[in-house]
Amino acid sequence: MQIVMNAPAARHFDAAVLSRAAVAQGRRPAGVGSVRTLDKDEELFAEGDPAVSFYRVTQGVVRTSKLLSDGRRQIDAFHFPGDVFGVEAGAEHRFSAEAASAATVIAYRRRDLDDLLFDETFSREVLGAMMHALERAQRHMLLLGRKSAIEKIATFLVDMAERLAGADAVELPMSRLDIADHLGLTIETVSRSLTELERKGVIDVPASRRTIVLRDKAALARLNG
Amino acid sequence: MQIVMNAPAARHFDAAVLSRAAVAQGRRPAGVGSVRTLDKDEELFAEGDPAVSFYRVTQGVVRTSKLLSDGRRQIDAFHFPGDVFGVEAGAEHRFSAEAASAATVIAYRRRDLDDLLFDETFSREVLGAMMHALERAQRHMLLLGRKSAIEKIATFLVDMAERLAGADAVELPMSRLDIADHLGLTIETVSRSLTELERKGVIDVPASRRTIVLRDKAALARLNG
DNA sequence: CGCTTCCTTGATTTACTTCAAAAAGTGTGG
DNA sequence: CCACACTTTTTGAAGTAAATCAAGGAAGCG
Repeated sequence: MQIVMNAPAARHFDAAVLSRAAVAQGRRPAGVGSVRTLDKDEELFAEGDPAVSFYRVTQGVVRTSKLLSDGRRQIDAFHFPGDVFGVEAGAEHRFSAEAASAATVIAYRRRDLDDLLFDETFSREVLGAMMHALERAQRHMLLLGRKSAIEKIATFLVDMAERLAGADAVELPMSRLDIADHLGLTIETVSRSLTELERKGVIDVPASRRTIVLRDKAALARLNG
Repeated sequence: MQIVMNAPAARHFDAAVLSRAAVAQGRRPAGVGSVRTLDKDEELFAEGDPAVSFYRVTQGVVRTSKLLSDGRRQIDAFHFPGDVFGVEAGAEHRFSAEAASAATVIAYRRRDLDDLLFDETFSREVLGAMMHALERAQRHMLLLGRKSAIEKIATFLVDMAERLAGADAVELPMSRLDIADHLGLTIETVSRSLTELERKGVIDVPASRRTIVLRDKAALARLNG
């Protein structure tokens, strides 16, 4: 993988490496980066790897997670096109990152914390990404610590609907296992909760089981706890 | 409460408002701030309040938390002397802050995200605090989502021992209810887990019940999951 | 198609909660 | 300093949400 240094002298950017999503949103990356394509479940980096780069998703979904010694997993976030992840204060990545679906990312060479602070070229977007990650983490702690299974699923669906900008149908790009490991549940409970919401008429889960039709968003919002 | 603006022209700092702890640790604040003393359970700010200031603890412990509509609470973090909290990207605080014990904080006037990015006077310490908060939040999600009650308590005790720098006895400054709401448990389960750890000989809980003696740190670490 | 993977459903178990009460600790005023 | 009231913590018994164990069905794929 080739990493292009984002030297101050090279503060233009190469349109070729920009995602359509980023362009569409009027965003620019923190510098010039290298494209990396990932198959489903392919690992981008592991917990403890040296944090050489940070990343922006351009296609597909990337999950970041932590493992317990016996294999229990917590997915702290799913990253969609436009999202920046993998920014670290220290020398190492504190979680692993894998493609939750086939995905493409752009890698940007990381800078030191000192550079981040005093280098004007450091994009507000990266700091924004960090604050956004913190905000989401704090909301997610409330979910993990205090919500019931149904409330977790309802919150998750509303969240996905917002992020995927789907009118009233969400095409979930990740497996039930990924959802379970994100919400602190088992796949069985995820499945049963979805069935229960369907029985109540709040959602509809057609054949493929990957698409969720949000029948009653108000009811879903009420179930958020 | 008086807030002193941290204008670039006033980049000295007033020793009078520095905590002994901060001085002892060779730290300096991000600027000049105003001291605020809090009684136990006194509120510093509520979720949704305009984020006028951010804070540094100088004495005691401050808890930051979020509530669900029916009152269920998740304490996302306890802040000890030296810790900075309440830094926000947006206009509002996203959680409330109260004193978990009698406490003193210094309030610093917040800046806008843009200022944070391009103002050289923005302390690396504040960015450091943010990254630290994110790191802790990510570890805490793993705890909330995937650890058992005993593992949660063991992790919490090891954590407190590190942060309070107590050799092998931790004087817990917060109530069982606070601990429960931090770990996603009930007070009864917290109490039972402590009793269980005591029965196993891993800890000792003398009379006052606020001090925990860590008898077997290795065993505790093993119980972290 | 047939094979594999993913998802759902059912039966049972269990970790944790809830409800209830006792015990211990802390504070206050006489 | 003690008695009384209040708060916090512990302990016990019963209930329950979600996990685990175990098949069965569907969907996707070569």
